Amino acid sequence: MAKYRDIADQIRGKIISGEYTVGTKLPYEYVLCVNYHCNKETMKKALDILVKEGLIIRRRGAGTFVKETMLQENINPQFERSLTMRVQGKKEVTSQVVTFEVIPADCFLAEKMQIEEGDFIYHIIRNRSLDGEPYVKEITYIPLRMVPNLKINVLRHSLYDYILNQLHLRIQSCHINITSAPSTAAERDFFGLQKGEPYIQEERITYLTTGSILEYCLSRYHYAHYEFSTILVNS
Amino acid sequence: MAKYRDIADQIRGKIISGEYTVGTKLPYEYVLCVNYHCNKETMKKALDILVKEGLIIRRRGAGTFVKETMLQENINPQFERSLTMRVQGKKEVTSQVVTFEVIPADCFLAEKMQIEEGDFIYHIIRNRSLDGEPYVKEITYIPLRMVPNLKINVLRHSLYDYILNQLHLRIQSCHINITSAPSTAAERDFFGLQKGEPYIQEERITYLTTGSILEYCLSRYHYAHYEFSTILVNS
DNA sequence: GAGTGGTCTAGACCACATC
DNA sequence: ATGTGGTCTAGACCACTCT
Repeated sequence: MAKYRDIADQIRGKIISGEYTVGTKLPYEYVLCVNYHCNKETMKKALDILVKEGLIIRRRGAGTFVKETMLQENINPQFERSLTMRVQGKKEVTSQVVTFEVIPADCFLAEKMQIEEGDFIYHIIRNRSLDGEPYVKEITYIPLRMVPNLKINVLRHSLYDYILNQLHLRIQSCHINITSAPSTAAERDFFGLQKGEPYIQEERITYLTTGSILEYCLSRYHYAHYEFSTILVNS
Repeated sequence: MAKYRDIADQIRGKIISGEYTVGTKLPYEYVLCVNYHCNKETMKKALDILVKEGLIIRRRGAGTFVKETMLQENINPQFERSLTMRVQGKKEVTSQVVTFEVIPADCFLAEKMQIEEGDFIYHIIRNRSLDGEPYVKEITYIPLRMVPNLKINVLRHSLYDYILNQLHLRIQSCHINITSAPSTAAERDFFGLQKGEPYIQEERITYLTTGSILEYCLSRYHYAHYEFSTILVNS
C-alpha cells in the first residue's frame, strides 16, 4: 500500500469521525506533512484523492476545507462500489439464464468491442433478482477468446466473481452510457411494466488492465429502481 | 498553463490524429521525457490525465498503451462538457420561467444545501426548449446570499453565464444523482408524456471553489431524450 | 507582505511483467 | 535479468488569496 493512500485513508477517517469538521479548515500543508511524516508532494497526492471523492476543496492562497455536504451519502464513491458491489446489503442475488449462445459479431458489436466482424462472442441474457424481486435484465457480449470455456453454471452465480477470482483478470475501467427507451415485451414480462413504460439502460464497455475489452453489456432496469451517483470535479 | 497539461494536450492530439495508433504501445517513459523535455513525475501527471479520460492504459512492467476504443465518442469527457455545455450544437435554447420566488428553506432543502432551516432561497422553475422542442424542466434552489439581486431577465437567458461571467463565481464540483419517477401533470404538459410515463431526473448539488453550495437543482427530462456518459477508472 | 497551494526537477529506490 | 511504471524525497520557484 502506497503511503499517500494510507494518509488519505487516515484523513478521510478523521473527516468522517468529525475530528476535522465540516466547513472548517484543515491544518495547512506543512503541518500535515510533519504530522504524517511525509513530503509535500506525497501529501498533495493524498489530499487529491479526497478532492476527487468530493470530501474536501483546496484553494491556492487560502487553504484546504472540508466540504459542506451530507457525509454519509458521499463517502467512498469508489470504483468497486460502482461496479459489482453496487447491489448489496444482505440481499440474495439470483440469476435466471434466458439465453446462452455463441454467435459471430455483427458490424455493430464488432465496432463496440473493437474486434473483427464475424469473430465469435458469447451472447448471454440473464434476468437477475434481489430476494426474488426482479431487478435487472443483463444482456452481455464477451469475446470467446477472453473466457474460452464458460459454463452455464457460472452464469447462475457471479460471472464477475469467476472472471476476477478464477481467471485472475483485472478490470481497469468502464465506459458507461445511461439512456432510456420504451420497454419491449421481454422487459415488460420480467419487470411487470405496462405497455409504453420505458426501462432505463446502462450501457457498459469494460476494459481489463491489459487494455482488451472484456465485455459489452446492457443492463436494463425498471425505471423506478435505478439510481446512479457520481461526482464531477473541475479540471 | 501547467507544463503537464500542455504535454497531455499534445499527446492527446497525437492519439486522435493517429500518430499513436490504437492498441499500440507508446514510447516508454524515459523516451517521452526526453522528447517533451520534462521530468518523469511531470510526464506521469500528463499521462494520468489521459488515463482518467479513458484514452490510455499504463501497466507497470509492461508499458503504456492506447486503449482500443471508438475515439470520437470518448474524447474530452471534461467537466465543462458535462455541465453547461452538454446541450450544444447550433440549437437555440429558450427558457420559460414558470416560477420565480423567494421562500424559506424547509428541513429537506436545508439539509441538501447545508444551510439553516428558514434561510431564504430562490425557488425557480424553468421549462427549457431546444429550437422550440421541449427539452428539460429545471427546478433550481439557490441561497439568496449567493446571488443577492437576481433578475427574472437573467433566468430567461443563461443563469450559469450570469453566475460565471458577471458574478465571477467559479464552480469546483457537482454531486450528481440520476433517478426516474412517474411524471406529474406538470411534466406531462411540458413533455407531452402519457399518464404513467416517467421522467428522468438528474439531481445536482453544485459547489463553488469557495466550498459553498451554489445550488440544488433537479433537471427533469423526457425519458427518450436523456443521455449521460461517464468513465470510471479503477483505483 | 504573509500565507498557502501548485508545479517542476534530479535522483533514489521499489514493484511488477515478461522472457 | 531486464524493462517499465510507481512512489517518495528535498528543495526550488511560482501563483493565487487575503487584508
